[in-house]
Amino acid sequence: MTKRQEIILKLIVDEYVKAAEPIGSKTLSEILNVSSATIRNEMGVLEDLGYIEKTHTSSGRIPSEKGYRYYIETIIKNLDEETAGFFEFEEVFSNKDNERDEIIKEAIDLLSQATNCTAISLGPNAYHSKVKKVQLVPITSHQAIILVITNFGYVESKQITIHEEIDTEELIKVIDLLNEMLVDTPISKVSEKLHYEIQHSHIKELLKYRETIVDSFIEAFSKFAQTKYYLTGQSNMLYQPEFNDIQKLREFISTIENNEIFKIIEVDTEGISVKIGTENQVTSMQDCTVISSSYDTVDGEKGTISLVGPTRMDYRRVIPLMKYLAKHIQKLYEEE
Amino acid sequence: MTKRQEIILKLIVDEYVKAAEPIGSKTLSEILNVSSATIRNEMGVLEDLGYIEKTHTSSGRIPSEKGYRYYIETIIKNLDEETAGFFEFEEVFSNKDNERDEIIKEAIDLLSQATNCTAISLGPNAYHSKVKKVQLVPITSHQAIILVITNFGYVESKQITIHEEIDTEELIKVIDLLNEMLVDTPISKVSEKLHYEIQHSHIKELLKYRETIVDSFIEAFSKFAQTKYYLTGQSNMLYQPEFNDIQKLREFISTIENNEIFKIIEVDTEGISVKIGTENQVTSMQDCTVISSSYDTVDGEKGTISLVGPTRMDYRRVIPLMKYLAKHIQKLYEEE
DNA sequence: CATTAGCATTCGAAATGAATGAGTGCTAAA
DNA sequence: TTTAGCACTCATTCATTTCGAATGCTAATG
Repeated sequence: MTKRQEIILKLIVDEYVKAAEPIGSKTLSEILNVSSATIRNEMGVLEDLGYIEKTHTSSGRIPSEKGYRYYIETIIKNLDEETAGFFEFEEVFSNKDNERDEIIKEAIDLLSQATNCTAISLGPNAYHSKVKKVQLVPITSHQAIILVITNFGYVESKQITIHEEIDTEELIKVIDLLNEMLVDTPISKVSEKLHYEIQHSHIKELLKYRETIVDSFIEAFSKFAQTKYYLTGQSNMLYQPEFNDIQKLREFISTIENNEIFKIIEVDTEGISVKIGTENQVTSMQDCTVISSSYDTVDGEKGTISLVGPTRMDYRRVIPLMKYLAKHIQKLYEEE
Repeated sequence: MTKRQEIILKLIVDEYVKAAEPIGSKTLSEILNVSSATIRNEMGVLEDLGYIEKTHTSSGRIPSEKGYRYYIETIIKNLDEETAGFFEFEEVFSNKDNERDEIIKEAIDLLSQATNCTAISLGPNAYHSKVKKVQLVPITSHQAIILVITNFGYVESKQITIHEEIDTEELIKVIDLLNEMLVDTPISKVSEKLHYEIQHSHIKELLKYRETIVDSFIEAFSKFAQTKYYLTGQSNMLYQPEFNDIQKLREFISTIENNEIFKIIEVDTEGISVKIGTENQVTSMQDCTVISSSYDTVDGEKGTISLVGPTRMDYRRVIPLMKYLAKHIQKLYEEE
């Protein structure tokens, strides 16, 4: 590809992102001060190479997936450090009063607003956290609340109903034993350990309503494994012209409501991942680009923020922004 | 309105609900064994009375809002006890293994599926519950988790960061005092009481990091006041023909995403409430009907389930269903 | 040899118009 | 009171046309 062809490709992407309509040779000839015929010749080459395409025989050109990829990986590669102008986001991160999760939420809201895309935050699951404390709080004579708290401050609770009368004395003993047994155990090992230890200790005899309690505990623990997410800005996206097709719109909404979106998001990638169009596997999303950017949390797990939008997306602005956000969220974890 | 006019109105509603298209005189003449001209005359009267309308000069008729209201309040009034045929729902309620909230969720899912509408469950807020226990669990030397548990087993937690080193001895004292102070206090009175008692007791001197802790506690309590909701079936609704208009579809999704839907839902009404079209105030919802059905929980608060769909809705089936569901959810509370 | 002017050509979008048919209101007869 | 009959209205559909923006190609130009 010649230098000029690269410039033309860049212009086609930039203009198409702005206008959402195929770009013709006349438009570019005005910008580049060469005749439209020259542009047409160059466009012909770019099309043969597969970087741009026509929507019909006599239409202007739009970038192909390959074109977008070249644009991202070669043309705007060096502009990455353009982190200027993110001051609305700086404001969010500099507000020290808010809790970490609250800050992330605000940043994601702002992200979706600023890009007119759907934004998603996938928190790290607490799978590798360790048990800090387990507790059982009686509510009525037959009901109690199970509480599990991890070393990172996550809390899960589960209500249990016991058919016999609750014996408070006994309960205290049980909880003391459970704490002794489970504190500092990684969440992922709890179920195993719980079963093993109970078989091999005197708790077995002690514990009248063992079955119920152990099962409920395991259920409470399993809630930690469910990754928490926050999704916002569905409605922003609806106004993008690519969703004028009502069928596409419906499919998109369904995909989100059925949580199929999570099949696409790249978790655990180092840095940033950009999936353009058919590069992602869910068919209803093959006109979309999904950008995921991961950050490390203190416990070795990764969290991810993602952005879903039409392939016609302002990559030049969005990619640095996604990197910027992941970096700052990671900082939030490091500060603690 | 004569008996026959009532029959014709009923048929128009029933047929229109099925077909989603204006009903002409020919259709009805075949059902009623009178000539189409007769039907036309009767339709003329019904239109003058405001019960039905035309979409254009030579179209068939569709029910007006007034027509739907008459249909609901007079024509199908007596069919209310048609609770037969809800056996999928019976199954959900008879599963005794599930927790209450889980059952409600399943019922709501099924409701939205069975009606192709959006269904919402608005749980009772815990405003009138009482504090069962408050607790503070240290996580690191500077961080702790605040826990609040109510007499109905609701749990809220909040992470706090304290700038000084945490003094465990002191913390235990503080928590004992707070428990003494707050146990059995209704959530709604906590904030007031907390401020008052601290002013008038020796805890004031005791508590080094009073500000932080008290503020965080109040924040944790305030979370109880936020009503919990569950919303499902947005995507079901998209396939209703009234949402072929893309503009309406967008407005609908926006309204839901921005939580404006909750402006419409009738909470605290006794029994069932049906708001048809312009009877509700949010403009983007004026082609929709919102049905809300409330139930009493044990602590005197009300919960509500709601159904949002096009005004062309199978009221004959949906209204008894909504009553049935509220009744059975109420039972779940009574059993405890 | 790269560039450009010129021209026939293609195709989508919007406008036009005719045919169709479902439905209506009204009138006069049964 | 009911019904047959008829003129009329209007949405829908489809083919046809027009318009304009773009293209590819060719031949002339610097």
